[in-house]
Amino acid sequence: MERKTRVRFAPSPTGPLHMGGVRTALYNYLFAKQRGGDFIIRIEDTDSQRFVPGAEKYIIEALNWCGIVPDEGVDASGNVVETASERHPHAPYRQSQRKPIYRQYAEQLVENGYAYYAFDTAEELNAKRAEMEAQGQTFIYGQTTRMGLRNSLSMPEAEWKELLETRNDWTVRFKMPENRVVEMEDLIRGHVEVNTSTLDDKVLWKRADELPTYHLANIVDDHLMEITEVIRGEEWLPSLPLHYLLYEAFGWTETQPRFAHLSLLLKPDGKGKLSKRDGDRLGFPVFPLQWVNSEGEVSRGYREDGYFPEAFVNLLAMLGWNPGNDQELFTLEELVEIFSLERVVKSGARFNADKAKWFNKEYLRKKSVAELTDLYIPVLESKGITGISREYVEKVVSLIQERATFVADFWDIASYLFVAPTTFVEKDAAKFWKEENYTLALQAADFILAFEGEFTKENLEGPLEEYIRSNEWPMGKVMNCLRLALVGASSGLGIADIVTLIGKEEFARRIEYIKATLC
RNA sequence: GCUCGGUUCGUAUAACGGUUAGUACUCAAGAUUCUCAAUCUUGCAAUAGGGGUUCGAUUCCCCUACCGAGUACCA
Repeated sequence: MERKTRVRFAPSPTGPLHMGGVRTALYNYLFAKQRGGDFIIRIEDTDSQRFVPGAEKYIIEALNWCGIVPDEGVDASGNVVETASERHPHAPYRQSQRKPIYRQYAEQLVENGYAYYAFDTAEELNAKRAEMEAQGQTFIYGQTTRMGLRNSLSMPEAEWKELLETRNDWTVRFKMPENRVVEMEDLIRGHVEVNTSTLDDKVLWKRADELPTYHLANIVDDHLMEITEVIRGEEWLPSLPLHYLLYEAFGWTETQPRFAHLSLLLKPDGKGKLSKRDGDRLGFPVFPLQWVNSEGEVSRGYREDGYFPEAFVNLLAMLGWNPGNDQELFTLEELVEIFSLERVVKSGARFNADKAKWFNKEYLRKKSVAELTDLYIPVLESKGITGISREYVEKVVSLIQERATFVADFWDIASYLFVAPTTFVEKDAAKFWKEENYTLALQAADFILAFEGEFTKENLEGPLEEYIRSNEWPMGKVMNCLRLALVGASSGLGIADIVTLIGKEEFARRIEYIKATLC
């Protein structure tokens, strides 16, 4: 039976989505779209303690920005669907709203002997854990200890049945089988096997809030939502045997999804996985969008830092996956075509901020002048530059496009095309603004001012250079004196380009200014 | 500690038993230009260590080291 490909991205709304999370969502999306399948978003909000307001909205907005749009889970306005409909037969997509579903499945497991009721309180278990730890050992609620704890396996039936009625803090735990080797196939890692003796009896359902834990909710929902492949982070690999066993216990092995575990994104230096702190410390975002937490603390985002979503998606795709050839630049559509889980790398990928910038630079170069101008004009306005013709800004953009990494760089690169310099870089002035140079440069300025043809680069450049050359003046020194007057530094565009853009009058003003300031 | 993953230039990765171990980013040098940037060329730089298997191992197996994850009534 060939099933339609259905994958899901199942974030927990406990904070902003990390770039590693976006990558997981992206790989899910690419996998689904390549096979003409569905990409579903499911919100795993079964932990009421850690719920963060706004996180869910953030996650959806972030994915949207990346062009990762779900087929299910979210409606056209970006809200998580709460009631089932023809288009969303599997709704609701928030686990907190699926609460009534889970209990029966937990009870079913108990009835069939795959799970049991446990009455130990969290405090009791924490105390045990601390006690064992003090002896340098680890406490496990499992096959070797369960009979010494308070549960429906160790207690007389009458007793635990009474507790079931009178108390409301019990849990349902999975009864991990003893000494069984679970054989698993991972789409990325291949064959993995684990002996169940090393595994514990995980809590599946909690009476206190009548909510399932991840493991139960995940298996039940993936089954109910007819998920065919689960592509998720490596942190879930140790739970995979439990999940296999749960499918088995429910009798769902026929339609059990295939699993793929993605390696983690590591911090650029040192040890461990990429964290928010690394971004702050090393100066790059770890979140797709800016995030402001409840304390008002701001975490920067790729969007706000000036990254194009296409560049962000591209760089994420290349972090842990490759096409097998030397191509590095891909659109989302191309990625959908060519992506494959077989080419996902097993080892963790260390994020590199330089490479990230390189991607953006490549995308900036591909943008049209018109589009970049649209983005640049607001920047200019924020600098107090208004009343400039769009045509002028477009000319500027076309001259500096390939010199920038971000649109925000445009100002630093070319502010002198909008405002005259008022200071001169000391080092550059000391190097070039010497009397034997600037007397010549001022004569060259006079030549430019006397130039009668139309002011264009083509008209001006040749004659100006010819003039300097015919006088046997040092080209570099003369030009850099002029540049100092026009830019305030000995770096920047060609003299003819600058003069053409700012015009004869402004050129004259800047020459007068530097004469008055430095001569 | 235990369990499960992982380990190729600084970083991302290619090479699915036979290559002078390739590419990109970074860095350096040169070319070019009126400067800077861009561009082009060149260069630096890697198979964690030790055992096997094999005519031959980056590639397969084992051990060690190191890294990561998990070990919650969190996901």
